[in-house]
Amino acid sequence: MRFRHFHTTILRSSRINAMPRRRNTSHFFEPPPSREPARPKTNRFTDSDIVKCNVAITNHLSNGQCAAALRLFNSMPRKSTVSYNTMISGYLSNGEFKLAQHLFDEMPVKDLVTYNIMISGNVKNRNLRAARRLFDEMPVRDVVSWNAMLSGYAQNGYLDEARRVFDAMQERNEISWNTILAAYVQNGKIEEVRRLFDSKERWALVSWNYLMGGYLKKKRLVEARQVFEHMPVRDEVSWNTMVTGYAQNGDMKEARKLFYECPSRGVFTWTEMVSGYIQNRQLHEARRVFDEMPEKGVVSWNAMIAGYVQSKNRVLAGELFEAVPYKNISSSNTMIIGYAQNNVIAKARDLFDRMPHRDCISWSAIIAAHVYNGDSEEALRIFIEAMRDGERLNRSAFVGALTTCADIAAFKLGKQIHRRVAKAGFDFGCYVGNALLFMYCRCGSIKEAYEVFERIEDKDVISWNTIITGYARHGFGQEALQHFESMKQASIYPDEVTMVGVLSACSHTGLVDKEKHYFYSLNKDHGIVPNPKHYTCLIDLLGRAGCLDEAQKVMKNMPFEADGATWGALLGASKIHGNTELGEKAAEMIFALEPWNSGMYVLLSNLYAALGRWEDVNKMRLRMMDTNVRKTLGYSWVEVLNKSHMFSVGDWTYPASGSIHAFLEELDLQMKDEGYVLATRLVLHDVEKEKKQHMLKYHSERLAIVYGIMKTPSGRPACFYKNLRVCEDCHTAIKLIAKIVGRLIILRDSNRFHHFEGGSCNCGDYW
DNA sequence: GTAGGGTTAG
Repeated sequence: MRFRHFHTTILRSSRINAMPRRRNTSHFFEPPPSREPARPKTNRFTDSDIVKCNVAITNHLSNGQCAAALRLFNSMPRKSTVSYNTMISGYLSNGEFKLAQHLFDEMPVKDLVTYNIMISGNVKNRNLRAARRLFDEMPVRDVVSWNAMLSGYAQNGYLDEARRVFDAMQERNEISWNTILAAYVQNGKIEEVRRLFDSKERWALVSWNYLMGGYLKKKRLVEARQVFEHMPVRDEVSWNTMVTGYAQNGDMKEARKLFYECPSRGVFTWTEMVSGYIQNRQLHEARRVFDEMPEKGVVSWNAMIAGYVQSKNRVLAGELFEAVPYKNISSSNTMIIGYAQNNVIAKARDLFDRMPHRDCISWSAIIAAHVYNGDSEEALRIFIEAMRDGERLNRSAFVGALTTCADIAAFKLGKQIHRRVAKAGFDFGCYVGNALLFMYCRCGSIKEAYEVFERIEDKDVISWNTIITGYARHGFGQEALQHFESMKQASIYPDEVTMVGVLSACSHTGLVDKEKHYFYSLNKDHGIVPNPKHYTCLIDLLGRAGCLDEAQKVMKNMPFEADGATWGALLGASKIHGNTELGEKAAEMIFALEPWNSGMYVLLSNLYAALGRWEDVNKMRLRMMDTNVRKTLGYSWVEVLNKSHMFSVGDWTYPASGSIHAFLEELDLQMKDEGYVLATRLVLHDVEKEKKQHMLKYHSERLAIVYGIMKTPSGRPACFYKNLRVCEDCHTAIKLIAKIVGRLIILRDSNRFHHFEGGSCNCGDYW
């Protein structure tokens, strides 16, 4: 109210314009709304009026109302440097970097604070070079400038550069010391923190908290406790950090003791106790503390809900969710994850759709929910829509989308997401990096996988495992083993998964002795007890090498029952060496153990086909039809089907008998049954099913989509595509289908399919 | 009552 009154005073007054009024020439600036009259010149716009305006501008900016702030700013007949500084700083905190930069460039007189604001703005934008340029060009620097630069280097991991800045500072205050301490703590250099700490007498409370936190980060509880005991004063952060430290390291007893000693238990500390019990899987205790809490914040509610969600207790989670007096985005997000984990995707979706506001976690949660439920198409559809609508997406959303691409081998889409990821600056960490790596490995692009691997700055055991397994899978045994050696040199300890990759690399390269050595020293060298997968690798190796007897002996002596994969290794070996008897035995075992395992039908029919036993191939086909296997994966079905009719498919050639029509009839049946068949080289699509049209957008270069196969009036088979623009890659795939069906007529610009347009393929650039 | 630099965890 006061402000409005003051505003009218400006409007009424006229004259004085000590500082030349800035004309609103830039396209960055919004024009003032027309209902406000042009501002007359004022005669009494005092310094105190400027301050009042500045305060009002600050208020607007802190409410995120940049336009209102700018209107007021432009209406000021006279502005001080502080007015500019306020505007710039407000723009920066609202993420309007360009506008801030523009105002900075236009500013008539820049002072020390102006530069400091811009330096910190650039630092927050991770533009260290620009920050440094400003720092170097500013005429005078104070301790704030130095601190801003210091924190820039420190927070972005340039520890050495940060230290150089710190050493060069003539004047240091508490913040300078704390910034450098924080840098060392965050990078786990606790010894350096200790050295710095010992170099000075008196320390601020915050610094003590840093030191303690540093020890806790390294799980050095005893030293952390010593720091805690020696602290001259403690605040809530100190207490809470120590309590959390115990809780996170599983010592709830000590956490609880300290918690009740704590002089003032704030909501934060209470919540930490709740999450502590949850992390240690003591849900009842957590609930007890939760019920005891004098006042509960929304975070406490969410923590408790998350606890029930984690323990898959959907009912209690749901009850609590309904009871929350004040829900926020995070409450709903937690529940979405809960529903997803309990396979009630519809509820998750319903909640998501009803949310008034969504944040990046909501998006990643709903994407993950669909991924988790195996609905890759929907997951990707949501991701792409969010992307197109300019939603802010976090790393998890990208990881979810990339994982889905890996699942369905959507290479091109994966590549596009990679570009987006790089643009968002997410591609260096191992979290997103591993997902990219996995996607490229799964899509068979080992070269790109390696490039991604090289770029990951903090490679963890998963990064190494993925690249090693990737190499092994694609027949680069030597490369896999080389990376295994580099991994050990990088002091990353191999785990069970690593060793599966290493063993299978040996099998695929035929390094019999090496693999035996690795297998029998698993425990001695790496402390790993061989699991069924390791045994399967060994059996696979022996089988490939032709030692079928030895392979069977190993299998007999395994400490566990053979599973489908183990028998599968034997079946594969039987196929290579043409041992039908053993192959059939293995296949029977697999059919008994895993009737859904469609790959085994392919292996066995391959075996029969290699021996020219076409009748048996056909039997396989019929057997597959009897079970519901063929519904699980079109790929295997088409493989067996092709063989049973003796066609050429892709790289494989079988004696052609010309039974194209029989093939087509079965294909028709299949399509009626399932709507569509997805195969590595072949995708058939039922036109009726509109919702499956999304597939159109996601197929990779290895897949082609055809909207159905029909018989033309002349009785010849034809493929047609509707609304589908086709690139070279897809065309190649379609030609492949032509090979299968014998003859292909593509009805393009016919009356019925007049939607077809030339141009780029739908599988290409999608956004 | 106007602008700039540093803590816990999520």
